[in-house]
Amino acid sequence: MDREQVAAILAEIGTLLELKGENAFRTNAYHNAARVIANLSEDLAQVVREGRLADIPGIGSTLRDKITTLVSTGRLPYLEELRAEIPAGLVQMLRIPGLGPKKVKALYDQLHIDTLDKLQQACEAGEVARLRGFGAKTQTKILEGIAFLTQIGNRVRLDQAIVLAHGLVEGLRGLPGIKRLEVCGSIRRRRETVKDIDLLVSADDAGPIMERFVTLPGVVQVTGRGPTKSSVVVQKVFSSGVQITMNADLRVVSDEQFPFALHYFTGSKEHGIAMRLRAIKHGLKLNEYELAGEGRHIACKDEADIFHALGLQYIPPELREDTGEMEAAEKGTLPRLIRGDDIQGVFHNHTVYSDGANTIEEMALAAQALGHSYIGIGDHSQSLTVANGLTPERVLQQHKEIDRLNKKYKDFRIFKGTECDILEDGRLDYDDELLATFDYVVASVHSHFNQSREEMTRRIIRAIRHPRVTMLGHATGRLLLRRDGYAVDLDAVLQTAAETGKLIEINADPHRLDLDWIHCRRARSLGVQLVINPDAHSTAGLSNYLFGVDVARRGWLEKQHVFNTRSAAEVAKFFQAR
DNA sequence: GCCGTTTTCGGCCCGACTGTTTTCAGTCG
Repeated sequence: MDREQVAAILAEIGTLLELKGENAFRTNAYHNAARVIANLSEDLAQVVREGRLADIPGIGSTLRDKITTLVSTGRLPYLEELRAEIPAGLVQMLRIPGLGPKKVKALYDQLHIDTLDKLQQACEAGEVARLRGFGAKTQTKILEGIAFLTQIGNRVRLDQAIVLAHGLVEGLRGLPGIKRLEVCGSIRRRRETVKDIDLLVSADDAGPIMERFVTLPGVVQVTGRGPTKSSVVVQKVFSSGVQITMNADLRVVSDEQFPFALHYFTGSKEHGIAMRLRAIKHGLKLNEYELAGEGRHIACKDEADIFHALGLQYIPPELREDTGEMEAAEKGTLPRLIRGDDIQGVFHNHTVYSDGANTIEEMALAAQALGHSYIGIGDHSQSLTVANGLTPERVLQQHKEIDRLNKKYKDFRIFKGTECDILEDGRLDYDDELLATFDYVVASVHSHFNQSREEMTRRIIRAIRHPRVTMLGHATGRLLLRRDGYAVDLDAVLQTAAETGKLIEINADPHRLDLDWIHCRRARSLGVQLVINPDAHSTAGLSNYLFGVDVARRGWLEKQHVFNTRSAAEVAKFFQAR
């Protein structure tokens, strides 16, 4: 049983215990442990083997034993007892906005409600409103919540959330009285998926800003309205026809409070808790309005001042997950994170030769417009017929065109690449002779996703070990919120990459973002070089490389950890040496 | 359930908003 599975089970235990009415600190210990395990940047099985579990902060002797049982046997009797005791429908009911463990337990204990269907019937019959602590409004909100459940409260891809957030920002910007305006929350931390939109404004008078906010275009429901905080539901239909529905919160504070509120609402929650604990150790109190102690009030003009006042380096939002950033900031050893303008060019891009929308020349010109000094073309290989993969003859034709364009554009370099399929058994889709004609080879899995973990791992490692392979494309094949990655021992893949000096791609397509940030940190610690590729299928898609930079930053990567921060000459030299 | 240069017991981050109350519990982030 791997890291994610163990984390999911610990979180499930925490939730089941909440529904039992357990002590909140005990349930929180499980949720905290789930997070710690999910964010572990080393191999869980190895930590268990070496008896180091209890060294991890948040894991004590009880959780050590339970995790050890899970990892070694794949089962946990304690969980099975809890599942037998708590109906699964109660967990579903928790997803309704406004319903927490206490209310769900009350519904179960008093009305024997243990499914969403029964809950809906009881609301419609007016039984829920008669319970102590409930009322007519709560009953109505529950019915609305059930109706909205399929659309609201689900996570949304970062690129889509950004569009909705910017719509709200544009609607507010320019209102008189707004001093500072910022998108906070997981969008600011650049998580790959986002649950809701958090906006923060500083102004002397919140009234008119709140009024505008709840009537902005796209707002379909107002779910909260107070003097400093309002909540709405926003909806947008994308040109693809996809309709996205999200919650959005706006907080309005004074300009003096803005830095504290910005830090607070950027989160993560766990990072915020760690910061408040640190403030307490300094004899201070930190909340969303101030950093203060007895008789003193520490003025901060921006977030950096807050960190410095607590003896810390400035921690960029992407690192605020309580996964070691506090300790590093105290020691002054935070990474100098890679930036978007460090990227000099990208590989793994498609053209009209396979399934792209633009020509090689159009892609090259678009890359130049982004300030890049080179581009790599990596169209699909022959067996991927659905994507118009290139036959050997068409490869040679494409190479001639690239040679011609390289003569035409003197200060820009086009590299000849391929996104070559990794076949079922780990062989490559072109013979060695043809592979030798490319400057570089991206090897990717596009078929037989259902292989066993062992087969898939063996298959990918065999491909990485092929001398002509330069980098591994989209390491797990996941599609965010749609398809899990295939089963593969990523740690073994990363170790092979480290051993053979091969590159691992951070696929910057916002549908994929694969490798994820946790494995980026793992790759970094193993000394593996990463490469950020947009997997562009059009000129517009090229700029997606910035989403990959976000992942790299969340993965603590610096410029030197990412291959395509190198110049065209350095890249050419690397390719020739392989 | 975790944790400890005050503690092996008794703490454990903090505030806004809602709905139900008549002073507050529950939920949320």
